[in-house]
Amino acid sequence: MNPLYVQIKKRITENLVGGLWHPGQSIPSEIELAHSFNVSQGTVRKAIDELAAESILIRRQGKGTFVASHNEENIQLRFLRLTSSIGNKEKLDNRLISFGKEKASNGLAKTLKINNASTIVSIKRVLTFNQKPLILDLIKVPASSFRGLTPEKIVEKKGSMYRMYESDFGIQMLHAKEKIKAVAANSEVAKILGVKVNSPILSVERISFTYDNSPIEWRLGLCLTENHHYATELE
Amino acid sequence: MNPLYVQIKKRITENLVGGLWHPGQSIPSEIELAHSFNVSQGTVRKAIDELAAESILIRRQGKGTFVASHNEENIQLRFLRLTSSIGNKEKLDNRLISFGKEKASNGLAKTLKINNASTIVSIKRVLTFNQKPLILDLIKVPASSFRGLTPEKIVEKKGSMYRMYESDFGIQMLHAKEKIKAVAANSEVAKILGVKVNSPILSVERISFTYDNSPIEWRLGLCLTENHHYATELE
DNA sequence: GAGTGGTCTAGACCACGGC
DNA sequence: CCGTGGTCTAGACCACTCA
Repeated sequence: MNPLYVQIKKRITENLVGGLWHPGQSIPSEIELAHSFNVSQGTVRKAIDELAAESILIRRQGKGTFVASHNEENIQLRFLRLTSSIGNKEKLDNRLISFGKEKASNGLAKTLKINNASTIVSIKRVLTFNQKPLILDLIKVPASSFRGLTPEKIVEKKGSMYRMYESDFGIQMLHAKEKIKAVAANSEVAKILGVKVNSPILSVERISFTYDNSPIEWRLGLCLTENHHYATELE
Repeated sequence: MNPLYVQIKKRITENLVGGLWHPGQSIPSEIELAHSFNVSQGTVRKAIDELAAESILIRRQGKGTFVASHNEENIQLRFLRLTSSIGNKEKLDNRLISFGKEKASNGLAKTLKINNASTIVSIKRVLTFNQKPLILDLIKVPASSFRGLTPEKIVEKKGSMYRMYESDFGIQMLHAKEKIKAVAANSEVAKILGVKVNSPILSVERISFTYDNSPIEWRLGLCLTENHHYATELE
C-alpha cells in the first residue's frame, strides 16, 4: 500500500484532471482538505508540498493554494529557455507559416501514444524578437484532442500555444523533455530564418506532457543562437 | 530571524564545508543531530529534506544519511547531459591536449570571482566515446584553489574532473549553470574533432559552483551531436 | 533486535494578506 | 480581525538494513 500522502496526492490530482478545480483558481484550504479526506493537516501538507515542487500547485502564504496556469500575469512562456545573451528585454511576435492536417508517422504515433496513422494537426510558425526571426517551430498535436483548433486561435494568443491549449481546450502542459542538437540550416530553414544555408542552428526537440505523463505535443524548435542562448541549470 | 530549520541547514552545511563530514560517509542520525542542535527531530528532518533535494545529502532508509560524492560506484559524470541518440552503452576516454597556466581575463576573473589577472590553470582535452572524438573541453580553474594540479592527475582519473577535485583537493561541485549555443567549427576545432570546418557544433558553456554558490570552474564544451544529444527536462 | 530513515498525528504558535 | 499557509514540537508506529 502506498503512503497516505501519496494517495491524497493522487486524489488531488484526480480533482485537477476532472476539472473540479481550474487553473488560476484556489483549491480548498489545507484544513478543509484534511477534513474531507479524513487525514491530518500534516498529511495534506506533504501531498501539496510535492505538487508544489512539481509546479502543479502554487502556494501563497496568507492567500491559499492555487492551480498553476500558463495564463499567469507575470510568467508567460514558462517553457521558453532561450534568452538574450546581451540581456535586453525584447518584444515577442508570432507569424504562422502553415497549418494543416496529416497522418501521423509510426514514430510520431509512438511518441504521442496514439494509433498509427491517426490524424494530427501540423503547425509551422516563426517567433520573432524585435522584428527579427529567431525560432522556427514545427508543432504536431493529435487532432482528436484539439478539435476546433484553427489558425485564427494561434494568431490570437500571440505565441503562447500552452495558454491556448489551457483556455480553449482544457489541456495543461505540466512538464517536457527536450533533446538538443546543433544542426546545419537547410535551404528552407535558412530562408525563413534569414541566414545562410549551412549556418549552425540549435535544434530543440520537445515532447510535452500533461497529467499522468500523457504526451500531448511534439515540437521541433530551430533557434538562432548568435545573440541568444539556451539556459539551464544542473544539480 | 530565519526559520529554525534554515539555521539547522546552515549549520549542517558549515560542517560539510569545514570538512567535519566527508563525501561518501554518513552523518549522525536525525535523532543525534536533533539532540546536539537542541531541536526536534522534525526540524532536523526538514533541513535534511532540503539538502537532499539539492543532492548535497543522500538519504538511505535503514542505513543513514550520506554526504553526496562524485566517487559513487554507480553514478559517474553526474553533470554530463550528453547521451547517445541510438542508446548503446559506450566507453569513455580522455585525451589531454594541453595544460598550462595563464592570467585570467577580466571577464573570467569576474565570473570566477577572483582578482583581475590572477593565475588560472587552463586545460584542453578531448573526450572520446568508442575511440571517436566527441567533446572538446576547455577548462579554466583558479590556480590558487588547485595548487599541485598536474597533467598526470587529470589522466589518472580518466575523465571525471570532479572526482579529482573532490578526492585530491577537497572541493565539491554541487551545481552548475549552462548556456548552450550552436556554433560553426573553426579550423582548430574541426581538426581535433575530426569534422569539416564550419560543421555545426553544440557549444556548452558551464560555470560550476561549490558550497555557498562560490564559482570554482569555467568550462566550454564543444560537442558533436550527429549521433548524440543534450537531454534535459522542463518543469 | 537494534538502529536508521519514513509516515502520520494533534496541537500550538507565527507570518502574511485582505477585509 | 480572521483565515491562509509556514514552522515547530512530541510522540507513535512502520519499513528497511544489517549483524
